[in-house]
Amino acid sequence: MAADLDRCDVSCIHRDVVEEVRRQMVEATVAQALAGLFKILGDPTRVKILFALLKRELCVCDIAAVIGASESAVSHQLRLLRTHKLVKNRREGKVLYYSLADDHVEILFSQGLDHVAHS
Amino acid sequence: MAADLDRCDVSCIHRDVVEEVRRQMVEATVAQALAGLFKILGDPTRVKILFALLKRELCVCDIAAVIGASESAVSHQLRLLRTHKLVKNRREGKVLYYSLADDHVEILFSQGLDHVAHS
DNA sequence: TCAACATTTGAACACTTGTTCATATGTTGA
DNA sequence: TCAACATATGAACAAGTGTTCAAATGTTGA
Repeated sequence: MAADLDRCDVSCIHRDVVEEVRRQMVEATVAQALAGLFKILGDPTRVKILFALLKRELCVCDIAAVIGASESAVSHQLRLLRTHKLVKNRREGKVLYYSLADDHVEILFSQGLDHVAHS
Repeated sequence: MAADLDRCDVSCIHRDVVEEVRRQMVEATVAQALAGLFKILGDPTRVKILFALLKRELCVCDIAAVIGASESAVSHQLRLLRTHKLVKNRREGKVLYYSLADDHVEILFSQGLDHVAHS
């Protein structure tokens, strides 16, 4: 057992600590998924879109007008947001109304704002 | 007043709604800052680092060993995390021990995990 | 069926980002 | 003072990202 730790003989450090923390570490796929979510939230255009949708349901054209971006750009970003289950849409005639998919965004934003305010 | 809304005459949409939401919109700089924070959290390596530090204080070398990355790569990322006040460090001889700067990361991660779990 | 409209899609481009490698700090014990 | 070590830094490169422009859907009222 524990035969796969042959490396790292030379340099530093606290073998036992590394072992312990490594055991408690989250799976790589989970870290990947979490980073994937934050990456989506890590763009000003998308943040503005979500902020707008935090206030109320909006169609693509309105979103574009509110945040000052082209409708194409907004549409591209909405697809990403939809893929990551951050927004959902509903059709009414030719118009697609977008809204937040759940309340995670609100909590994430409030925490995030709290952080940037105190830094 | 309201003289800067000359554009967008042609296309769609709900002028009043756009006006209303635009008034409630967050400043562009705030959206930028928030996106900046999430961008930092939007990388698997940095997520792993923060996950490790969630467990306990660690030195650069240990972090590298735990997450399986080079010490240089970890150092580069730690600088980013430090710049954004997500981690802090303390020196003990040659060794620099890093830890989380506050508890925002924990809450953000738990909300983020909750989202990816239900999507 | 058709024209008008809201939205989507694809390709292309400039731009950003994370890693690697080599080198530079800064600290320690001798 | 020096060598050994932990970490930081800079340049450079491949890979990823967001926007734009042009064209394609899909829906409606006439």
